[in-house]
Amino acid sequence: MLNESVKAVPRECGDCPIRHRAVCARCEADELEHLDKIKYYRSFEAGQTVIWAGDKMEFVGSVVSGIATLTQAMEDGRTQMVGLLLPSDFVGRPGRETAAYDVVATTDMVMCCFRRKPFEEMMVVTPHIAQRLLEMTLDELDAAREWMLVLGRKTAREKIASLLSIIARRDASLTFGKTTGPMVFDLPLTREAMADYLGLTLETVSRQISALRKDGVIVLEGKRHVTVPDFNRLMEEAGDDSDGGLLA
Amino acid sequence: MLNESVKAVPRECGDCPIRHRAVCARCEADELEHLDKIKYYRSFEAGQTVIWAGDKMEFVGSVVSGIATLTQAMEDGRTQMVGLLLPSDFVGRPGRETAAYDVVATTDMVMCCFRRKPFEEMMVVTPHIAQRLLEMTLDELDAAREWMLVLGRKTAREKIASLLSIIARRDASLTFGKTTGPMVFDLPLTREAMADYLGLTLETVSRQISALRKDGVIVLEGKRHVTVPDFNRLMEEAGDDSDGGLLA
DNA sequence: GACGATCTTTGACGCAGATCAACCTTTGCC
DNA sequence: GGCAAAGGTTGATCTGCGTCAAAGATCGTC
Repeated sequence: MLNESVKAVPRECGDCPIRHRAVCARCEADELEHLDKIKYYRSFEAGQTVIWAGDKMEFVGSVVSGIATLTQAMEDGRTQMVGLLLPSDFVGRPGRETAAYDVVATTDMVMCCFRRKPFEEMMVVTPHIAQRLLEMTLDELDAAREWMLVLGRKTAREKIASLLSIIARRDASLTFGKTTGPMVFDLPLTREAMADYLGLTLETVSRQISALRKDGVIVLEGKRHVTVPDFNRLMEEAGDDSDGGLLA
Repeated sequence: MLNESVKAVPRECGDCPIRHRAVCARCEADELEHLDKIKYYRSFEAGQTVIWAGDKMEFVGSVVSGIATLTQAMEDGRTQMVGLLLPSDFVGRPGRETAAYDVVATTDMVMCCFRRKPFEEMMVVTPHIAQRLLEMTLDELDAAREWMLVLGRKTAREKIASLLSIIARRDASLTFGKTTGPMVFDLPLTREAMADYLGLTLETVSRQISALRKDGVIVLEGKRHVTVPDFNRLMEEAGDDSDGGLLA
């Protein structure tokens, strides 16, 4: 079962699950055809490192399925996750030679890759790609700034609640519609990875999850399967106002 | 002296101090001429709020001189600075109706503003602007991620050292050349604003600055004027490797 | 079915940084 | 010159989270 995920790779952009959300979202048929010529798929197993910080970037690309993390490290070993890459998210920076962060697949993952040079050349003559990439980058910047508030000012309990609400919300946007009733999802991260995301230790993560469970904010089956009976309650615990979000 | 800064507003793009680093950096003469028609200058006094989060964004623009901050707030009053805007930095997000963050001038400041709609229209037909904005946004994203490491994993002392090294480095890039000898600059932020940037309290900021002074890492004249006798030492205190930086 | 590896939980303890409080310095205003 | 406001420093105390440690749960392998 090692290569379970490797077999089910899409071949046609038409079938692609991220066709309308990835960097290619705005492309016309002819542009897509051009992209199709320089693209190739790569599969990664859970735990596998996609790119090491400082390595030469031979390609950029989109996450098609699965989840990856962007992590920054200090020399003494402390690490901070700085991005969580979900299906349709873009990996790599056009114009940059070397990777700035470690990219690690936390689940089995499939990427749609483009060799960097041809992609950069295509970007110059294809405004639809550059426009979409700008839009995605601005969204990522907003997410990063939201996360700075979490890291800088929230308590451990609020941090956990914030992460859960983000995962829940995103999961809901994939399993789309269905805003009613309890939300149910699986945590795609280990306690350690959550700690890494939140600037905490894994022990604190574990304790706070236990506390939220004890207080009925979440229901756990096993260690990863989460049910949120009342999403507004979770939002309150996260320190976010339950009425309207920050962004449109 | 209230309006000291208001008088010295540039009028011509040719004289503009940020001409080659702002969002207009790549524009040709004719594009610049077009931009010139929709631009206007605004001055702000130190302490003045430029935009409130949630307000309608009538304009976008570039910081010409002075410094502004981007701040995010929770309902209970906790705040986190999420951006420090220096000359040439861009304010606002094309395509977004309302401001996501508070923007406050921390020094007297001049902005080169464009009404949002005409600017957005111009962006569509002027790849040079969109390209430059993408580049700038990617840089900001990198800076935000760097800051996530600071917020999530560094100690109070390391946080202060990190902020000082960032300010010192930036100041050096303006007072350009001159990599030798001690670095000298003025802190553009109050202790409170530094605390806000670093996810600390102002008391902790004050104590750590005192400690760095006592240990000879920095020399203070008054409360704002800083001399860094040995920049590598400061980098070590920041937890960054003194040899090469992370980014090219 | 015993064993090791990986992930997780829980407890005991200590410390970095928050909180609360007092006081100093500088600046502008009457 | 006196006074208030804003910014800054320093001390005493408290506490949330990190650190260290032990042990439980799950899973794959021999």
